[in-house]
Amino acid sequence: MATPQLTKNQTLVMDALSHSEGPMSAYTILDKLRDHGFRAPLQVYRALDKLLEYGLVHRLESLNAFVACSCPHDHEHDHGVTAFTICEGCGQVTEFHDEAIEQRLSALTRAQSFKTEKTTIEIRGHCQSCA
Amino acid sequence: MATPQLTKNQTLVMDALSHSEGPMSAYTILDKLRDHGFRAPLQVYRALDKLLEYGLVHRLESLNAFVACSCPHDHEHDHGVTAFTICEGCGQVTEFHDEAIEQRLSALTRAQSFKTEKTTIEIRGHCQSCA
DNA sequence: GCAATAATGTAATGTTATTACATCAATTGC
DNA sequence: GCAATTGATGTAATAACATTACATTATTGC
Repeated sequence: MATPQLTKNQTLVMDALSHSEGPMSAYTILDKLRDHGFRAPLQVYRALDKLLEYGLVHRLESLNAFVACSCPHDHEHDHGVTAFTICEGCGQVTEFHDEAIEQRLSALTRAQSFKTEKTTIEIRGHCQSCA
Repeated sequence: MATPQLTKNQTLVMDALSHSEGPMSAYTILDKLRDHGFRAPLQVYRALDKLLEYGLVHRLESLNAFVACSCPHDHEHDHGVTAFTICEGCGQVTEFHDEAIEQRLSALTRAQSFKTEKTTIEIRGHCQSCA
């Protein structure tokens, strides 16, 4: 998916997430953007939907929150499975990719003829500093 | 964790989940148990907390829903990482465990000195019948 | 029995996400 | 140009999921 030019709202949400230390909930984003004219949750959710579609943002299911993708390269191509470690102490989220896990999951789903559309891997715990 | 005798509410929630085809949200469980005297969400959430703690129930983060553990054996010991395939078509959830993935994740987290407390692996897609 | 602990009941509230509907802007086809 | 379509936006209301606070009842250990 080639990323099209972002709209005004999408840019605002993307910037908010990019400049944030950690993940943000949709409502936290909303609050950050009130000064920029945001009034309702839907403005955030609509922007997030697109950003997720473009692969610029990830949703953390276990937090009901969102983070900017940390991949440095462009988002023209799919990165396969994305996994996260999430520190309960400081909230730090680290994104990583692993070919071995990807292949193993692929083999397991193929064995049950399951057609994968989206894979969620989230590891909650404590980072080195917070252990 | 040795599973203690379940209380009345825990038993009701456990039975509701065990007899269900697929995952249920806390509020769906609440509705099912109104006839048995349940009036408020907290009654469900409290029971679920214990059942999760005992390992009798799993929470599906990407659905905000709960399923009975499908492991046949007793729950005296930890089963390590639990993963799920979740069919978007029929709602069927299949639980599985894989030593290889577990070890790979363990190696990756160890490399960043991350102390894992809970691992979520959920694969959304379509099962063979619904593909 | 009595104190301590665990479980329960109830109400209120907080948080996350969606539906419905109206308006506005950009693009396309003619 | 201009109607028609499409995509983005604005706003309100509501639905869905989860927790806090506080009172009461049941169970357990002594």
